[in-house]
Amino acid sequence: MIDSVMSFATLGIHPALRRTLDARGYDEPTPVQREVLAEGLAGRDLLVSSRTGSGKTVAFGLLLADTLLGEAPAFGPAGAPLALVIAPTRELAVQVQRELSWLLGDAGGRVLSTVGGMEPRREARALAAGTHVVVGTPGRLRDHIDRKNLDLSDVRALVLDEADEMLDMGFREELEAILGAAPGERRTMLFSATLPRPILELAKAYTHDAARVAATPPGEAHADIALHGHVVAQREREHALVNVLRAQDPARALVFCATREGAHHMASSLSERGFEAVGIAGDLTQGERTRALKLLRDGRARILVATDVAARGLDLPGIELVVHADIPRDAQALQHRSGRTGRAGKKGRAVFLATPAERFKMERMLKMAGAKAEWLPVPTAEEIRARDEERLAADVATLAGEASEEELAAAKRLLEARAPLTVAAALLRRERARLPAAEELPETARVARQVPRAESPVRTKRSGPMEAVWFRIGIGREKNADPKWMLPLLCRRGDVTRSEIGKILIFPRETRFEVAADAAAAFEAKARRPDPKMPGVRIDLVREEKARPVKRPRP
DNA sequence: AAAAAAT
Repeated sequence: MIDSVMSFATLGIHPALRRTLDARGYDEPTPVQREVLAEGLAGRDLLVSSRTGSGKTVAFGLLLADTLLGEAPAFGPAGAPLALVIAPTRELAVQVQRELSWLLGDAGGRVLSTVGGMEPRREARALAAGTHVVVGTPGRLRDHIDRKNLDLSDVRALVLDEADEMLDMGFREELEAILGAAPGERRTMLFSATLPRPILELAKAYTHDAARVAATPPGEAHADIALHGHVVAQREREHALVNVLRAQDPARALVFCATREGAHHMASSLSERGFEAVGIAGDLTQGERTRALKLLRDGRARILVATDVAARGLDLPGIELVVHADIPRDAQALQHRSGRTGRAGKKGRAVFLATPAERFKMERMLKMAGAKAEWLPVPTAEEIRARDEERLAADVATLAGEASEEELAAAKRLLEARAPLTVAAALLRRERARLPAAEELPETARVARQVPRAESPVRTKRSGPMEAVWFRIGIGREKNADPKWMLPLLCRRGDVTRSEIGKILIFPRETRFEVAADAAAAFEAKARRPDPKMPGVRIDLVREEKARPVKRPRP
């Protein structure tokens, strides 16, 4: 009974797709796949969140089939695309294209990708030959539209993969240009593991009467990922990473750095120490980027050191460990980066390295992500050497019985020339040289012992409804300032707490928000000051005429 | 404060 309820067969999936899924060994839909196909949602715009590695691509692939095929037995002749999928990185777009291609291929569906770094003319030829679905990155998609290689007038379904990232300021302009080229009458579907509240608000501008699907219960986003934190001294971050990698000894690992330069530096440094590591970041050529992923996928590299270019969506099989060598920039990045492991029901581990100053920021992010982490000391060189020795002793025990006549004879000759202790010590040294050396961490040991400072004093929260003043704010978009970031920034600069900010409305080009009336005057004066850290940024803050009482959000 | 995305 349960089986029939859970199977793809009862979800009303097209027979051709059901056969395809069956052949691929997909016998049960994941929760997100089941939920988006619920009857009440047919034809609706959707805002879908579901944990990393939970099968979102197949979920929207099924939705696309549903929307485009209807009752038809198969896809008709390929022409201008009927559906468009937009993703934030090239590698992800290519991965999604591959996955949709196998999913829709048996039903006659054609899926093309258009991404930066590929030959534009080849893509243009493919588009001219016709397709049913296009998957692309914003810049290249817009390029094809401008050059009339891509006609979106037949588009009936649109998917924003990693939707919160796509609605980020950095993509906004291109996204709007692309959406403007597609008919308003269409089904729009937003997918991500993370859909923070401001993004859900913003999404209203891009959807019509969208239904919200939250497929992962809060607190279960990291259910399959064991999280550990280490407090490290800033100058020993690299050494701490070495010890973590040596202690955990993952078959495959992903290491995240905050900057491109940092990622390249760390990758070459790890390689020099004898780790099989490669780096990937946005400043590499597309060929180099593809090659780095390939090295990891086919096992010639065991460690991929990356910027957040690899944080989202990529399905890299067999990643046992994710290390946040630099802490993520927000709770969303924490979830996406960690989510490169522990996929499709498998278990994974994630570790972050934080300086004492970063520790609190990290704890805030963990709380926001609904994740729990245990703080542990970084594995010491001594512990790693002890473990190496144990493993060597175990190897010696197993190998001893397997020695051949010839090997025994060679051993005898070695022992005739030198004392047994000297021989064993020399061989031990050689054995150790095969592995990257563990590092001493004197400063880390010192800072980890220090009593943590208290977080900046929290102002007492007031309760009950407040008198509030509305403000409207816009920031020159050429500065890439995101409304998501503006409020925390203004809180800091305007010296108000979050509890003094009431309702927040985010629109594509401006953000409106309320500030408690008694804090408003001081806020206005302080928030307008030019910021030496942000030279040239024009903060366009307007006080609205009407103040009105609002309910204060529950703490 | 920072990464990505067009040539």
